[in-house]
Amino acid sequence: MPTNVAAARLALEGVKAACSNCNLRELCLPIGIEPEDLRKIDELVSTRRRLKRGDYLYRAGQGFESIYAIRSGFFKTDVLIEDGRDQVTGFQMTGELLGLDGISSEVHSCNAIALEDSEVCAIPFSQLEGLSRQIHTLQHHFHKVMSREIVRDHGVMMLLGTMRAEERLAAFLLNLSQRFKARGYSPAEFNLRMSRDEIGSYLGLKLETVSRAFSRFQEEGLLAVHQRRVRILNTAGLRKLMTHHRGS
Amino acid sequence: MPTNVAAARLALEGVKAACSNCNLRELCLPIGIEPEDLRKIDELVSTRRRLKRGDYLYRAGQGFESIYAIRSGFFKTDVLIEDGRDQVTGFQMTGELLGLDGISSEVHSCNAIALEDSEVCAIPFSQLEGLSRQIHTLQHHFHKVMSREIVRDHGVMMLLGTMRAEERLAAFLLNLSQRFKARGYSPAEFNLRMSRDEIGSYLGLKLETVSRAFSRFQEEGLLAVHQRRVRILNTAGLRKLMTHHRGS
DNA sequence: GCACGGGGTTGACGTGGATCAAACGTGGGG
DNA sequence: CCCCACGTTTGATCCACGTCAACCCCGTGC
Repeated sequence: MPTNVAAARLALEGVKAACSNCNLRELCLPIGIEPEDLRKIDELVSTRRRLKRGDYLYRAGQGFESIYAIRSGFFKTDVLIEDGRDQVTGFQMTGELLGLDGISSEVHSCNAIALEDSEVCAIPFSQLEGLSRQIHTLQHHFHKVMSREIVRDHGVMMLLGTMRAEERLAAFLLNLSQRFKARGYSPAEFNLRMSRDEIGSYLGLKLETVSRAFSRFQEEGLLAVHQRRVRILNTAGLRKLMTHHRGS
Repeated sequence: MPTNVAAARLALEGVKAACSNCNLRELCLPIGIEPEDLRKIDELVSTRRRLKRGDYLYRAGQGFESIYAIRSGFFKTDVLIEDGRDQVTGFQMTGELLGLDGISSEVHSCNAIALEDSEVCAIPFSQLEGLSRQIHTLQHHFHKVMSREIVRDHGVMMLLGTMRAEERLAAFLLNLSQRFKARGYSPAEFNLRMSRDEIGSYLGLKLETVSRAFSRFQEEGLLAVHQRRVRILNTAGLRKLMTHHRGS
């Protein structure tokens, strides 16, 4: 892209986000919205925010007033308890929403941290509620998004409660793969934005165990790993690992 | 209660649920609702359903059209995967909502099973969406309830991902205790509606491990257990167990 | 070039909880 | 009343993963 065009776009950012010509529309907005309604939504999503790798989008304990749609980049959310233990509760990528945890008590209950340079659209929540009273499809879409988060969490609970280490990692990689695919990237080759330690925290494992599982998958020809670069060689094999392993 | 009165009430049930004089109002509805709005809500929650112990309220795969408010009784929700493994994702008691998982895909993603004879109010979801477009406080309350479910799930993920067996059981018992207390029952003495096996499934443990943890708590004077009857003797001790145990 | 540091890998060993197995209430039915 | 079935307790053993520690790889700065 020529630099003058990039500069022109940069000047606009922070002023106008323009859902109407955002290429993520299908991911974070309902399809089939009337042009007129889309204009209203444009007004709703008025501010963007850029974050560098390592920046906090919000912290546990901070007051809640907006949810965020990820325009580009990669995030993790984590919760921590007094004694220092923490748990990564999710990884979020382009087109996904962050901040839903804050609605219940007007205060964020987890930290959201950028794992690479990222850009988000801030959506003031009270305005979202207002608009979703007018636009049925927006309301319903939002309810679906919240519900999907609940279902996703149940999947993670299943993973943490019943799966063994290699199954967990396989499930994790297949999930990532499928999400990359949905965004038009290769489902077979991608690089991880998170460390072994962060994967371990998410999966309820220690980083050494994660590392060993990676090595084992590589030995068995299921995938090729080099640092954070992953190339899936045998999707079916990974999938079989997930279900076929134990009787109990 | 005289039997003729009971019979009269029975006749009404299934026809009219009447939130306006339901003693759970503060739990499942926002406070401070206008009388006029309350009347509309009464119309919304028009059908009740009685379930016996062991009955399914809904099953994974069934079409979704209502959420349910528990009027009395006790439920569990669980998900299961092909190979036979399953995981209890939650226990729900009076005043709590069931069915939020179904919104995302119009199909229930888990089973909801009564652990004792129970009674629920069915709330047709499309009507709830319609009414929450009219009543701001109802809309906001509903969003809070969904968000609270997400936060709760994150807590369970934390539990499954980082806690050891005794911490998990302590956290579980303290959570139950606090919920009984919120409903006006004794926080110190109650009986469990679920088996050791179901507790284990929820906590990611085997029933033997749950049983041993109970025995250990009893040895240490933290509680008295007899079958499903639990009496908490040392709340502070249980709470300390939860955080103070490990460094990692 | 070399030293440094942080993430990642690998090995040896320890342990918490799973597994297997047996015995023990307790409550319901004949 | 006894018997049976099922949930629970308890013990003995096993094993997957955690822990501890050494080493490696690769990028960065001097």
